Amino acid sequence: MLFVGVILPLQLPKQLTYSVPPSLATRVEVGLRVSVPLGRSKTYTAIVVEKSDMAPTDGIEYRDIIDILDDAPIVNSLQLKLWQWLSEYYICSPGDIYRCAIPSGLKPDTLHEGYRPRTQPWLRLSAAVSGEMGLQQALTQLRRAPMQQKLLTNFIYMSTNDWKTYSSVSRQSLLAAQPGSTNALRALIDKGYLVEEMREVSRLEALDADYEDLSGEPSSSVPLLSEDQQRAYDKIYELWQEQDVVLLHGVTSSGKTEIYSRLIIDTISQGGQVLFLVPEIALTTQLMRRMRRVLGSGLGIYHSGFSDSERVEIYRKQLSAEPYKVIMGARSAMFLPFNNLRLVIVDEEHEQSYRQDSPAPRYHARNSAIMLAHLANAKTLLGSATPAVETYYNAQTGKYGLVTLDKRFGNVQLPDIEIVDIKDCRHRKMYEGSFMDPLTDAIRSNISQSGQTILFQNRRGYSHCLVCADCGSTPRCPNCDVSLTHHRHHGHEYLTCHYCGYSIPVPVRCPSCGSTRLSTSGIGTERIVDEAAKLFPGQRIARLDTDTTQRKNAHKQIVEQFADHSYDILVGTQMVSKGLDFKDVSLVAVLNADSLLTLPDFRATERAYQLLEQVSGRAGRRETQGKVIIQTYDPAQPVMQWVMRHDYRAFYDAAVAERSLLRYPPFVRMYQVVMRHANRQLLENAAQYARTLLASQLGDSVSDVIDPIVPKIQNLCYKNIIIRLPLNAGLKAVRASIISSLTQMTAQIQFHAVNYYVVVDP
DNA sequence: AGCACGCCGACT
DNA sequence: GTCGGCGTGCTC
Repeated sequence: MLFVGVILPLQLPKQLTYSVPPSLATRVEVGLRVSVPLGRSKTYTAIVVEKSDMAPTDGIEYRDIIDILDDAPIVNSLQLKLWQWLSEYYICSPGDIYRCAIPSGLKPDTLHEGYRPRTQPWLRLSAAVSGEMGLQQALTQLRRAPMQQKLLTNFIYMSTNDWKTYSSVSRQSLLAAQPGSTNALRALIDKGYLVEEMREVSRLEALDADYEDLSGEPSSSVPLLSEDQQRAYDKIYELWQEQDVVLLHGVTSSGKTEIYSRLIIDTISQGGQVLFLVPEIALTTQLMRRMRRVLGSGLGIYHSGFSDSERVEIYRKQLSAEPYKVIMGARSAMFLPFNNLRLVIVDEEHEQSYRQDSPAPRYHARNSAIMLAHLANAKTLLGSATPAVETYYNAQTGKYGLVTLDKRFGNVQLPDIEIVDIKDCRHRKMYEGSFMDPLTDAIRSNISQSGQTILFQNRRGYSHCLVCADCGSTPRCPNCDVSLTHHRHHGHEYLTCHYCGYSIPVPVRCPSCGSTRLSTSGIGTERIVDEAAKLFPGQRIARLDTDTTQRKNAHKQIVEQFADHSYDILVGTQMVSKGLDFKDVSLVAVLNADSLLTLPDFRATERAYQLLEQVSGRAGRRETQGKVIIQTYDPAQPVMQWVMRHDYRAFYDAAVAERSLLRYPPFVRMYQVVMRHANRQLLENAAQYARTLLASQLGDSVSDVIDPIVPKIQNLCYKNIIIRLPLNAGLKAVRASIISSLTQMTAQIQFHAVNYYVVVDP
């Protein structure tokens, strides 16, 4: 009897074993999908990860697999190795990885149907008229129906190929060739000249068309490199001799893309495949079009904006005899199958969006991609203008190679950065709302030169919250431990919880003391739009934040409209800082830089520096020198100085000194244990209990029980425990200690219902 | 993830 | 007396 170990798309602690009926035994193979029964009435699509002739000796009555769904494996050994590593390293079940890695269309179950190919009506000549005589006759018969005659002629024209045979033509293309001929077509079908039949069609061509480069520039095969770029390119290969991972630290506009293109072309010309990861694909259409121009149809694009069926087709293409040579995509693209992966590029490697916070698997795509490349024996290139501290540290200590590009391509000038002291301006009454006079003047002068302006405000909504002037209280969410954010939308005002979506109209009286003296506190993007509209009448203002981009394509639309100058001013959150390249933006302003530094997070300074540096990169990327204005209450803050001088090194040195002193990554290995339960006291007790267990095994690496910034979300209370271990601590042992402590906690009857998860490298 | 089993409130 | 609320346990 044959047995298989399979992974199910469920959070099961381990794989399950099934028996294979003799009828299926010859076909079963690791990497194939099988459908298996589970429980009373469910069937799931599972992946075979193990095959054995030996019956397990544990006396369990194993159930048969129901069917085998593939002729060939859909998960290769490279992927399985990566899955294994991921589930061990990130402390999650193999089922979590499987669920995330494989498009759901490939895992049908009792409730969800599998992938369905798209079908479209196609037309062919009926058998009766396919001969030459028959055709002549048909056209003669149609002489009194000129529309039909013309349509049939068109059909013949479109379907004729070299051998005087007639292939099929899609209904869509035939009707496109002769608009308004729907009725004529109906008649031709009814009269039996044409036969309509459904055909399976690929969804990929339509997808590719979205990224076609419409600039009309001729496709240049190999981009020419400047002297500096050439030097960097040569150095990358030199370092790859010794090291698997190289960091390309290149300032904004230094031309990293051209280097990427060259490396990609080199790799595919040797028959290798490339994985090119980018942070948020919605924000990088410009980059994708450039790549498409260079790589043509060899480039596959993969991201969350695609439907599941589209993803299935890309996945299937990767399994076919002609996979894409290059896959460019967001973090999930690293789960696609590759048969000859030689190069992994992670662009903007410092970006937060490479991290998946929830649901499980909670993983970092940059680090996972490095592991993928390692398992495939491929090389990795990380690129950034503002590398993550961890990455740069690895480059400094020799774990990674380092290549620096510090000249801007084509002598694009760095923007002029001005730091504006909010306190001083307010003191001297030189301000209007959130706009200090120097900013207002700069915007006015920019307007007079028809330049575009980007205003960055790191908070959405109208104001942060409502405050009662009498009792000082603030309306809070009943489900979450946060104050409600004040929004103003099309005239009505309401208070919303950004965590659970709870929403109420703005109260007239303070809910706690009944006072009518309610004021607002803290400023969001909506209010900035209002203020800007008053200060700069006649200017067209757009807003880019999570509220305005919820609709599909809304983001793309706003960005494109701003790019073609349908707006003069763009107000937005983080979103405006990423990957956009607007040629007419000559002024970028950060309305309140201090809000970036207030988070109690060891990465706050790093994020603030990266964000300000990236924001500055948005200004004047072409001929003219751009201007950046940063408003702050504290101009003396080191971050402001680093940004002003574009001094990454000074930032890095300070960050490393601080992290070394306070024991943060890259000097320790960090784990965050998150525990949650509805009852705060019970949770507190459970967390204390777990902490004691953890500390007994891991000593003073274990923090106290910590309240997170938002201690309650959707009626669940949260507690954290942070573990910071020396880098040489054995991974396996640490993992085992954490799991055993938490299992032991859950084994206590009163803590049984306490839910937990572990975030590795938070 | 389901879908069972199991122990306490408002109904015939 | 039960019907059913959803809390928690197991699924090869």
